Amino acid sequence: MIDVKETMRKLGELIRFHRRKAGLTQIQLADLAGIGKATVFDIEKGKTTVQMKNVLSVLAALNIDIHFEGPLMEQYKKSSVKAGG
Amino acid sequence: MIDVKETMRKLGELIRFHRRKAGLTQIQLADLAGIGKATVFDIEKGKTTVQMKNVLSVLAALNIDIHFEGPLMEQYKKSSVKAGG
DNA sequence: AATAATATACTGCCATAACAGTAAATAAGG
DNA sequence: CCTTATTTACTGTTATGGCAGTATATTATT
Repeated sequence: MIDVKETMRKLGELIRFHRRKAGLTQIQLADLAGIGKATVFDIEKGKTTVQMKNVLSVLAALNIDIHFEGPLMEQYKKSSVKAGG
Repeated sequence: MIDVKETMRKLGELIRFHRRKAGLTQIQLADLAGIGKATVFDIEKGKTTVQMKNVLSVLAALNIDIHFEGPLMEQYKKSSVKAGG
């Protein structure tokens, strides 16, 4: 079960870890992702009110994939294929 | 590799699918998640500028889990355990 | 210790996300 | 078709996220 604050805290940790392993400063990552350095800092700090596009841009820059696991995924995948998604 | 717009479009689809299967209207889901109905609509529509907390609240309400897959996950998990997280 | 590099914190300004309320459009059911 | 429910769209207001710039704190290097 998702806890908003805990999820964002852990995501911040994960991003920081990957950024450092990639040898990037916050500013370099911000430039790579096309966002401001303060926003990178906020994300790493676990701020919950950051925008999806900024988080996803950072994840893309670090080659981190995101995915979702719902109780109806099998059913969804089938219907999604049928609908052409 | 993450594409921001495409990721949000698909997430919107996934959420809408789960909401309908759960027999909820957008208003009911909004109330459950503790956010406004317009925001639920925006999320389902794939808007990229919605806030993380709003998306996560909706996912929580629908019992959908989120997780991340980075190139350094194994290494990260070990260091994360060591650090106690 | 001194220097440099990086991270953290703070400040104003601006753009806009979130919201409630409402209205129009679409879908569902009788 | 008509009625009802739901979704989509729009409006005005308020709150705040994102940003550049800057300052301070922390960390690393010599």
